[in-house]
Amino acid sequence: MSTTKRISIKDVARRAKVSITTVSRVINKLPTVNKRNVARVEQAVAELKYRPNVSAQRLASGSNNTIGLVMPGYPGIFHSFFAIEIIRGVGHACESLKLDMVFHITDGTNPLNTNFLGGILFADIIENRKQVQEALEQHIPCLVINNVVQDVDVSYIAINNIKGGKIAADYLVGLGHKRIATITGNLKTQGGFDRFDGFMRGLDEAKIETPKEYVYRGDYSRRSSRQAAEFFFSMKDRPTAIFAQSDDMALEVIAVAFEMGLRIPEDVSIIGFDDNPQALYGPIGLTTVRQPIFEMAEKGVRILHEFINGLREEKVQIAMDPELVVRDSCMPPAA
Amino acid sequence: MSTTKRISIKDVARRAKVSITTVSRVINKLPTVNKRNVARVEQAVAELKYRPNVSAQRLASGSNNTIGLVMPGYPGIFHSFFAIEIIRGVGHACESLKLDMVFHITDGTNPLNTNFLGGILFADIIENRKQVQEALEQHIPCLVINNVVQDVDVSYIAINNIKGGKIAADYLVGLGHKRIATITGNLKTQGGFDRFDGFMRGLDEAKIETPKEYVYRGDYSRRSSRQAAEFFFSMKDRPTAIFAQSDDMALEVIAVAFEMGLRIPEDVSIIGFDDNPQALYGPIGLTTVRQPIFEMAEKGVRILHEFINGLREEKVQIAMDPELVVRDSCMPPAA
DNA sequence: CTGAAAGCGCTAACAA
DNA sequence: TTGTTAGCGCTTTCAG
Repeated sequence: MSTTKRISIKDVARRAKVSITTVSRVINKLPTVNKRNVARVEQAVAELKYRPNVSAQRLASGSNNTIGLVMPGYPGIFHSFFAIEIIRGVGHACESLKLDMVFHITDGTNPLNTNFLGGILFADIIENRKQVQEALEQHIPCLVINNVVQDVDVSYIAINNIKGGKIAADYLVGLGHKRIATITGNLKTQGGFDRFDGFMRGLDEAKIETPKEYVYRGDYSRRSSRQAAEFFFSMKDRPTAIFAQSDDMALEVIAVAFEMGLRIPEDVSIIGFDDNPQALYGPIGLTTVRQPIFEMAEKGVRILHEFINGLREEKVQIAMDPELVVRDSCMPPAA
Repeated sequence: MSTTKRISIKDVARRAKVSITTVSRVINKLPTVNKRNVARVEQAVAELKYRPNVSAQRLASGSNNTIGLVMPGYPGIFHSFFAIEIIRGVGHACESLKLDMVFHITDGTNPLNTNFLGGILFADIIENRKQVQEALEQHIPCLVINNVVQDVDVSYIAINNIKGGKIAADYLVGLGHKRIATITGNLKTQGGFDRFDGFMRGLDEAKIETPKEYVYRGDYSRRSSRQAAEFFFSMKDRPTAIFAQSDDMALEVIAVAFEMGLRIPEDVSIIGFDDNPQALYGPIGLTTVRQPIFEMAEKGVRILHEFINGLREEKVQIAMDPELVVRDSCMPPAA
């Protein structure tokens, strides 16, 4: 319903005294145009401030170099290191592949308006399996990031969070800790659940018992972490080590520890998860488990790009490994 | 270049045994269709899993209910309360107005590919004035959010940050503080600069002198705030009150204070800016200056929507007022 | 209430 | 190297 008429390819053709085809060629940088005409067209474009109508281009060419990045809209998503790294990674890859990216935050309830996209990257799927299904039914190339998908036949690239959780457990156990607590992330997310699962598996293997009170169900928020920390630190049998399933939560644990007069790592060891650079500037270097989110996102775009251009056919299933980053927030328990 | 052929309106028409016009009518919910046909078409759509091609719709109708939200891509944008509130507000308004939203993060260097948008919302403009100019030249309705724009003839809706800064200064002065320090936000942003400006104005009016060391140039990051706090707290003439120009930074100041054994507000008063709910769950209720970002974003969408639909013509210039929120982090200075 | 037909602005054969 | 022409999938007159 916008009123003003926009400049079209015809106007440019008229002004440059060439056919619209030639204008189209210049716009698409096809080599088969005489230099003089290129110059004339470019000048006309500049004078008229012409921009091609993307809808028409898409309709005519059938092709589409715009990819959608859809993210679950759970509260706090924008506070999460995860989201930022995904966006950075996707953005970076799109830039180098000359893809346009459209960002979509969803709670999974509305159908996605995605048929103007060449491909879709789902960054984690929580409540939105239906949307993936739909996209697949539309024959739009899809790739799920950060999620091992079993029930839908779609390609994915994920982090091995089970291994990540186990790394944390093994490290703490190796240091000699017996009273080990954890603050989980959102257990509805696969990452959160797997981290927890791997962690408990590690403790089990080491025959370490974990009373229920040592497991606090957080949700990645600082708030939940604070509550957990206050709870742990006021127990009679205070844990000697805590695995916070995100660095951000670990930072909050450290803050609470300071507030309550506890020393880190002397009184309690803390290990995080992410390798969030924010943790570099706290009062103490945070030992953590690094997960290659940026790399995963980048790789995801490249694979999707191959799907879109038919350079790759077969489904892809990739799991990337996290790794331990030792800094200063852990030590063996006090005798 | 995607290969598989998608279902088109023709397929639906054939299956429902009606004309494509009728299918189009059903899709667009025009009332002039016989019930039986509506049912047949809807069934065909469901069976074929048909989705209209948005590009074709746009091309044919000329209309466009997609708006772009463009945000500056400065580092840390996704850690900022500002960004989240903007997205929430815009998202909320889009939902109720049935607009699609496309999210674009930019550093201002690349021209925006925006001609498939019905209108554009610029959330703050930092390095990207050119993009606004361009959009205007394309006759795309535009609205700038969070920025008082003087040099470009465009509508805007902003927060009166000067007043906001002054509110903070006045409050601290009113409490009796003389040694008042501040940690600025990013001074390259108008908000950051104005906050600082208003604050200094408030101190000037009260004839309070502020040595250079009392002004720390931060950038909204926790890191910069930590450095500032450590600096302030180790001065011989430690300030008795600090204005941190975002709640997030204020929280970091409080964390550092605890680490260094200082009490809040007994030893030092802290006032923030934003009214970030995150600040509700710290060790102490944060006194702050609230700015109605969510409301601003929502209102912005509504105005843009009116522009797009020709319901409003004249340029708009709105400044919204911040307000003081008193909680527990400030008190008069120790005698 | 319905359908035929004319585009929307552009790309992609096909000729020239 | 260029232009002509036929659509891409849909909306929108305009008759019926």
